[in-house]
Amino acid sequence: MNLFKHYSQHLHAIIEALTEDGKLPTGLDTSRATVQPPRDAKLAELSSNAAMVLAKPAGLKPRDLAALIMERLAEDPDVENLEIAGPGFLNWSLAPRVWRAQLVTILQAGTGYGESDLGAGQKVNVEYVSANPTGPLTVGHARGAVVGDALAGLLSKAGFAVTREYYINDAGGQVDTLARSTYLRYREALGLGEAEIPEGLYPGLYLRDVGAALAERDGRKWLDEPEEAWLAPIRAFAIDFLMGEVKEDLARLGIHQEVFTSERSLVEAGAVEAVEASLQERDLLYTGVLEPPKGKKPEDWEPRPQLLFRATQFGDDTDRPLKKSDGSWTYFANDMAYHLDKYQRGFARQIDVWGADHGGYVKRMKAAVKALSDGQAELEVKLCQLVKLTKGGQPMRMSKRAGTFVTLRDLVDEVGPGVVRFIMLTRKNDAPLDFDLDKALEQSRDNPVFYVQYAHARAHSVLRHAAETLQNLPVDAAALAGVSLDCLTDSGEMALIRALAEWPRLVETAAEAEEPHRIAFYLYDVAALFHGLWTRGKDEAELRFLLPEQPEVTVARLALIRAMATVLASGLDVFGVEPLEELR
RNA sequence: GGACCCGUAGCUCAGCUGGAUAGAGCGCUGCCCUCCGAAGGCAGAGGUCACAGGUUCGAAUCCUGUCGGGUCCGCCA
Repeated sequence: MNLFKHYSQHLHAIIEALTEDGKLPTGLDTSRATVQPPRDAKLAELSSNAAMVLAKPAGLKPRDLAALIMERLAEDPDVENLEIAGPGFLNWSLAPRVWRAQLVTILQAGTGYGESDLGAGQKVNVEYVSANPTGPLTVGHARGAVVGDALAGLLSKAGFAVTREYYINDAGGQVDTLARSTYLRYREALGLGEAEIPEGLYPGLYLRDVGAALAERDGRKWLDEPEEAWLAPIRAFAIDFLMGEVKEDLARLGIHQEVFTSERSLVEAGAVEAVEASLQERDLLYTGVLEPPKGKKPEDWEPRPQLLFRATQFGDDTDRPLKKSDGSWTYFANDMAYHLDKYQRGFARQIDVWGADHGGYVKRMKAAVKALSDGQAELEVKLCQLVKLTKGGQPMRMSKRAGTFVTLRDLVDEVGPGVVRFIMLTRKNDAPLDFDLDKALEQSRDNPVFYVQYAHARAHSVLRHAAETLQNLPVDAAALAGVSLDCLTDSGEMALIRALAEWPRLVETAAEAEEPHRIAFYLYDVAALFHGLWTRGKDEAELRFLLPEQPEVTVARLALIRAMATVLASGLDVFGVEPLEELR
C-alpha cells in the first residue's frame, strides 16, 4: 500500500464525513487537497494542505478547519505527533511499526514494488528514435532512445498498457539518395575504383559495408542497368541493411521496440489518400497560398498555391501544406497518415519523442491528431535538447557533414549501456545535457551511476558476507520478510525506510509528469542515505549491519538492506539498467 | 520578425504540478580521520530564484511584458 495515497483517501473520507455532519458545506472541490511529505523532512513525516485549500470555499479559517480534521484524524491509532503548523498545514508522523511494515511489503513484492494501477490499463503509444534509415545512430539519437524507453518503462510501471514503437522513414527523397550513394559503393566493392561521392549524396564510409553486402548478394547484376531498374531494389536492400544496424545499436543499449511501422507501406496502402478524404469531409482542406515567413525570407521565395490543412483551427500558427506545389505529398501528409494509423490501432494517447530541432513541428502534428480523431486522441511530444559530449571537460567536436560524428555504438562500447542510459536520464528532457566520458566512468560521489550502483553492490556485499560468516541467519527475501523489525530504531535507519516507502508515490508522480529523470534523483537520494548509514558504522560500531553477538538486530538490518537493494533494482529496472551485485 | 525551450549558490543542477526558514554535489574555509566493511567524516560561509508588473491567504512554480542563451522557421525528411 502506498502510504501517502492511503492517507490521502483517509483525509478525503474525513472531509466527506464532516460534510455529512453539516460541519462543511456540500459540493466542495477537494481535488487540490493532498498528502505529501513536507518540503523539509524535519517538519513532519506526512503533511496535508487540505485545510488551506478548502478554508475559503468552506467559509472557515484555515486553522479552524484544520482543527476539525485533526479531531477525526487523531482517532487513527497509527497517527502520532499530529499538529497544526504554519498557515494551516496539518502535520503528523506515523508509528514506527507502520513504516517498518513497508519493508515487509517490499520484500514480498520484490522489484514489482512500486507498481501502480494509476494508468488503469489505458493504451499508450510511445514512439522514439525513428531515425532515418540512412546511417548509423549518433549520440544525439541515444538521448531520445533512452528517454523514450525509460518513459515507456515508467508508464508501464504506473499501470499503462504501453507499446514501444519506431517509425521508419523509408519513403522520402532521402532514401533515394541513399540508394544512389549505395550504388556507388556497390561499384567500388566490385573493383571499379574508389567511389567519388558527388555533392548531394551521402559520403559516409559506413555505406561501403552496404555496397559490399549488396555485391556479395547480387554480384554484377546491376552494373549495366539503368537507374530505374536498380533504384527500388537497392533502396530496399540498403534500408533493410541499415535498419538491421539500427536495431543492433538499440539492442546493445537494451532497447527493443515491439512495433516498427514503415512509412512506405502506409503510403502504398493508400493511407495518405484516406487522410485527404477524411480532412476533406471535415472541410479542413483548401488550396491557398501561404504568407512568406517574416524576417529572413528564402532567396527564391515566390507565392505558390498548395493544398493546405486548416491547422490554425486547432491551435497552430499557420495552415500547413499537405501537398507540394508539384502535387506530391509532403512529409507532413505522410506523418498525418501515420498518426491516424496509430489512432486506428487504438491509441488515443500518443507520445512522440523528438530531437529539439523538430520543435517547430509540434503544433502542426498536435493539430493534425486532434483534427483526425475529432478530438478523441491526444498527442504529446517530448523534445530532447542537445547532448554536449565532452572528455575531461573538453568538448568533442561532432560534424555529420565531415563524418566525424560519434556513433551511439562507439559511446556504448566506451562506457557501457547502463552508464549511457542512467546519465542520459539525469536531466529533464527539455534541458541540454552534458555527457562527460571521463566522469561517466569515475568512481566518486560525483558520478550518480556509480553512486547508485555502488549502493546496490555494497548491499549485496553485506548480504554475501552475512551468508558466509553468519550461517544460521536468513538472508533471502522471503525469510527476511518474516523477521521482527523492532530493532530498527536509529534515525538514519528510519529515514532510509521512509525514503523506500516513498517509491510507489514517486512512480506515480513521475509518471503523471512524464519525467523519468525524477527517478534518477530519487535513486541517488536513497543511495546517499544508505552510504551515510554505512559510514556512521565506521565510528559507531553498534550501527554496523552485521553484529554476530546480536542476531535479532542483524537480521532486521539485513531486511532493511535487502529492501533497499530491491527498491534500487526496481528503479534501475524502469531505466532498463542492470543493477550490479559487484563492482569491478 | 515569429514559434518553442531554458535562466535558481563561484560551477553543475534538484525543487515532488501554488505552500512552511529555497536544497544537493563539486569548489572554498575550518576541524577530525586516514590499521575495522570498499573509494572518508563533521561543521561553516555562500541566494534580489534574470528583471518588472499581475493573480492568490501564499509564487522559484501560474499570467503579461522586458532582457539574456539555445533550437527552429514555405513545398527537407
